[in-house]
Amino acid sequence: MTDTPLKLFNSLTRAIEVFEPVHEGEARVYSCGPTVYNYPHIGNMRAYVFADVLGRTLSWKGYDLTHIINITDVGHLTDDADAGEDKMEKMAAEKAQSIWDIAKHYTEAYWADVKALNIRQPAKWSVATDYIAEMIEFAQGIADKHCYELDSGLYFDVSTVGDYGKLARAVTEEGEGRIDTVEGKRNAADFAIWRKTPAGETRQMEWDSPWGKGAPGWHLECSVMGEKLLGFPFDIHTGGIDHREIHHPNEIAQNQAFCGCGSLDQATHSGAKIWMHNNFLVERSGKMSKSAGEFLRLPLLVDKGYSPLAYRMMCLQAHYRSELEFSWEGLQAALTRLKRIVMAVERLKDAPAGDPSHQKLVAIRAKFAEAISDDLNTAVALVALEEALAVKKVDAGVKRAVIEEMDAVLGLDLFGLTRTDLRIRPKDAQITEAEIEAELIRRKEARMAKDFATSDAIRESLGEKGVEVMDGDPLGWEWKL
RNA sequence: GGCCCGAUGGCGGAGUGGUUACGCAGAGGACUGCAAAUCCUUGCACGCCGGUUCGAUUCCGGCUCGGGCCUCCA
Repeated sequence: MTDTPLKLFNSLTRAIEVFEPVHEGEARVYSCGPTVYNYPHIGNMRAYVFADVLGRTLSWKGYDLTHIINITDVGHLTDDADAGEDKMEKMAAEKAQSIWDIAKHYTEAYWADVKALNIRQPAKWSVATDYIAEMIEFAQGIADKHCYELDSGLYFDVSTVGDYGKLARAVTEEGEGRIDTVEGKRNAADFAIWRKTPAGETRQMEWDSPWGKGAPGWHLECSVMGEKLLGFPFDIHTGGIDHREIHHPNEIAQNQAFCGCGSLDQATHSGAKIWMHNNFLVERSGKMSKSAGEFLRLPLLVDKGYSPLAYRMMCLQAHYRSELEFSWEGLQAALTRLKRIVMAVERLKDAPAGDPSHQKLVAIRAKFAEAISDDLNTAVALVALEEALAVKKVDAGVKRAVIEEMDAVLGLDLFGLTRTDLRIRPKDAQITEAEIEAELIRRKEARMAKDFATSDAIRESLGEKGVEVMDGDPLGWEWKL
């Protein structure tokens, strides 16, 4: 089942490539994580569902996976790449809280979402501020050949490395000049390696460095943590598609400088062999936004009654490189699909796992393996899973083994989830569950007595309160969405 | 202004040079006192105009529309 070679789309070459590990039998993956200055919205979480499926796939293929996800708690600016406020500092000022408390609070909110989505824990969550000394060391190593100092900080000269911007496929040398550039920069695309704290100011987060008190530029942390924790070159670097244009090209430039490679003739000179980017979750009303309207956070979906795994299902139904449209109808469709799968899986739970290599399932398992191996085509893999569930006249234990194998990759927690877990639980319900149960007992008595007028009246009255009575379902009743 | 991407049935969303995606919704059936839930069956598509080809939803060009990035962003 796992013999099919794993093919992945490399953004750097814009081509599908066969995955060949740098270190025999190992897979080392670095994923750009969140900046913890605010809650993650569901669009943000798509990136981690994607990285999780990638990691699960590598494990399923038998590689010993080392996955790193970073937590950015310093260094991102609000506006201009070099002169704006620090996002973290800004939020701290608004909330009148310590910047460290802000980071802790939002990191924990992010981790809660990670857990709810059944995203596996990485080998390490690397926190940017734990690597300041290493960042300074890294910067010192490349400063002479590749950097120059201005009043505002230490800048990277992008003309000192070959193929700058190859990943972005866009040389941003010209542009319209819509952004005020920092005076003295040699190239428009030059970026800060170290941002000096302006004279007379004090920041909550600042460190001493050879270039004065200040904070690291926002690209530095990923180069440093990737190198320290995984070693150059490592196998795969992931991130949202937005990183493909600025953050990752800059990270690559730093990595080239670090390893002394002039050009990107070999992908390994970029620090990672393969660069992968997930596309956005979009909303037809506009872009997924943290400022406008309803802030689509995972807990909001839960409050409306949706299981977080329904969101994961929604992500899995689309290819990670395609934009995915978010809508409540779409989420409901995913929930219904997941519910039907879970109900079918519940019928397999009592059977001890059998041998998955049953001939009736060979073709379906091959279909699954090919789909996943084809640049993580989870949409088709999901169909294979449903087909496996629908196969007739096969021992439940065999099916169980096959489904477990598939779910190890998809991560829907099919054997942990129950029909009850997927019960819609709206926060704004008009009636308590105990009251519903009491009404249902009354209705049952009426039905026993063949008093259908009463029993139907009870059903109708519950219906008005948003409760659907389902006699043939193990749940007995359900909230209506 | 520059760079890039997309356009598939009611909605979401795969994929392919010449038979099917699939899911949700809809329709029909089974079950049910009746419903619902569940199960079975099923209708519905490939933006527009050219070109290449025996044949194009799939390849090429143009057009229209939509989106992204160029400033922090998954």
